[in-house]
Amino acid sequence: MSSTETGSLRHPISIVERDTGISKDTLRIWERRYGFPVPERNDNGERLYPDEQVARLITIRKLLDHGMRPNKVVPLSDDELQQLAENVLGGQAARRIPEDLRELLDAVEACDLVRLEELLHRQLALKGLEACVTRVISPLMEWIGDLWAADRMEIYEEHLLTRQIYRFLDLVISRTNLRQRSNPVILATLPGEQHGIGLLMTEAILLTREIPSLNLGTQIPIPQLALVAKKADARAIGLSFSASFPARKIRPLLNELLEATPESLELLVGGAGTASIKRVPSRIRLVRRFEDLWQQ
Amino acid sequence: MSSTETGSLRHPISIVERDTGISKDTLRIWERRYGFPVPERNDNGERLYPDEQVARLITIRKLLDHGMRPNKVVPLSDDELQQLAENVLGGQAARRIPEDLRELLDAVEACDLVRLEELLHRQLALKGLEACVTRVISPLMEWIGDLWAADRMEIYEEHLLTRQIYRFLDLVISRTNLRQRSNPVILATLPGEQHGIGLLMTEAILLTREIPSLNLGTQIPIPQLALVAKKADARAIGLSFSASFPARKIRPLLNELLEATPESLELLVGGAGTASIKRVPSRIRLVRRFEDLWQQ
DNA sequence: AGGCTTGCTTGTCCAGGACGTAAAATCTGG
DNA sequence: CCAGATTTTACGTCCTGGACAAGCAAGCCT
Repeated sequence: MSSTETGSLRHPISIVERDTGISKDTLRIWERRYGFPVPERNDNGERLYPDEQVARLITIRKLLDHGMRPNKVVPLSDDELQQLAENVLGGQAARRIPEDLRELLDAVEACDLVRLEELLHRQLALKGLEACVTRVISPLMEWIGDLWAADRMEIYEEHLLTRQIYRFLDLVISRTNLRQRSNPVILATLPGEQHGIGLLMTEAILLTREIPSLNLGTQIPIPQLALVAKKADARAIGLSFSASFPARKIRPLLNELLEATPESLELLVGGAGTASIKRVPSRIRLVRRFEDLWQQ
Repeated sequence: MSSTETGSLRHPISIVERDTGISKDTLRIWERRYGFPVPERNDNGERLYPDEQVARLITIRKLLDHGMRPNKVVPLSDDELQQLAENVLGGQAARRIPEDLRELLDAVEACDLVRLEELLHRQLALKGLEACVTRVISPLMEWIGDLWAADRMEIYEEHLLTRQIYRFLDLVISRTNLRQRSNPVILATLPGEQHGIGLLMTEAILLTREIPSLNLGTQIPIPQLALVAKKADARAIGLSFSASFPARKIRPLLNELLEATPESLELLVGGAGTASIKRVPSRIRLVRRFEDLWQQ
């Protein structure tokens, strides 16, 4: 990491696109407009981004996910950006957390998977499934996201923790299987959205309401979704968008889905990525909190 | 689907890229070189691909995944392509399958998740974990892939079945937890590879050998992998590539990882995507069958 | 304050040229 | 006739620089 070797420290644009989630087109146009990033070039004139610029791009990406605008962020100096990132991103993870989650958070910060599992099972026994999801798992996921945004957690730790929570929920759900399987709520994420934990939380909540659901998982093509909704005679389709999903792309995706499904079918849309959405057509219901998932 | 409405049947290039996995650059250059696809244009000169062309592109993509070359496939007439697809893709799923998997395959074809779970548990009891993975789950996954390629299964069905198998393995693994946690094999897929089932199968096999493993899941950035390998004092890193992963991208990724990790660390590389790989450097071991994962 | 218009911001798209890598085809020696 | 080395072709990715539509902010009016 602190090596001064010149060989492995520069990356072609496709790698940077992959690692930052910022498209090649966007990288090139930021360079033109804001003067950052300014990569080196190889003999063939192709861009080679140094590690530091990639790290900066990742920070920028996190700030954009928190609602900042590119022209306020991309042209900043290193110091200014660092400052801003600490204010915006560091502040989130510092907000107050109920005392009864103390132990869980410690397990999360220490990335102790075995202990995490134990504590989750205890919380389930204490609070029941609904409160366990709304008061424990949901805040926990937010907390993990904040820790990652504030650079206080490695990505792989986030993966491990998320997987453990996922496994826990999956187990609980498969244990509590409903008899009835008709008229389910179809749960899925749309193409581009990789995070399925919101679906699993929703599945759990629906279970407590004795509403059957069918969780298709992540990245389901829209025509497939329409097909399943028809075949299973779905009562609704539930979608989840995480904070890192580009907000601007949500609307067109929803429109695509509205066109592909019958008028009578309602869309339930939730997740951190939907926070900035204001008005929606009547067929779409924004689910701001899991508690709102009470009927129909 | 059979609507003659003109509104919803044409898609911009970004959607086609997403739904076919073929990049914008490639779509444009195929148009230039092979005369397909030839999308319509909107008022602004932007490409609009009709549904039929998207469907053709998906077929082409499947053929490319089976080793065909673009210039033999892209310029074909509709009839010729259809013919070829039936020969190449349909033939796969027709090959002979052991009689004791008959019931399982029926459950798969009927997409009966509950029955699938039952049968998997029975197979586990009959054959033990290792044979259950190598003789049941692994062929089953191949079978599912073939059915999908031959258009005899919808994507959502593939998702549901895979998830059920995933859940089964996850459960078995978490039940059979090893005491020892030191010097694990780190398991992960690299960025771009979304299929983690191979990792889970490997995890199960390693469990039978009493080799501890740490499954990080899918799409782990290479520096993160290097970091974990160091922190956990890994004995090796295990990677999995599915058939749909672009073969040409595997080599550079592996080189990136070789450079990021110490000389002494071996890389175990497996999965259907590695079938076409011939020679590899000595630090890399190709794992063609799970049985080969016996030591070190 | 709420709703409208106006202007700027931002990402995506286009054309068409160029090049490096990897596969296929050809050549060469046993 | 086969194995290995070499040339040729195929293929995807990258480049520049221009354009435009949709979204957002700010100011204006009621």
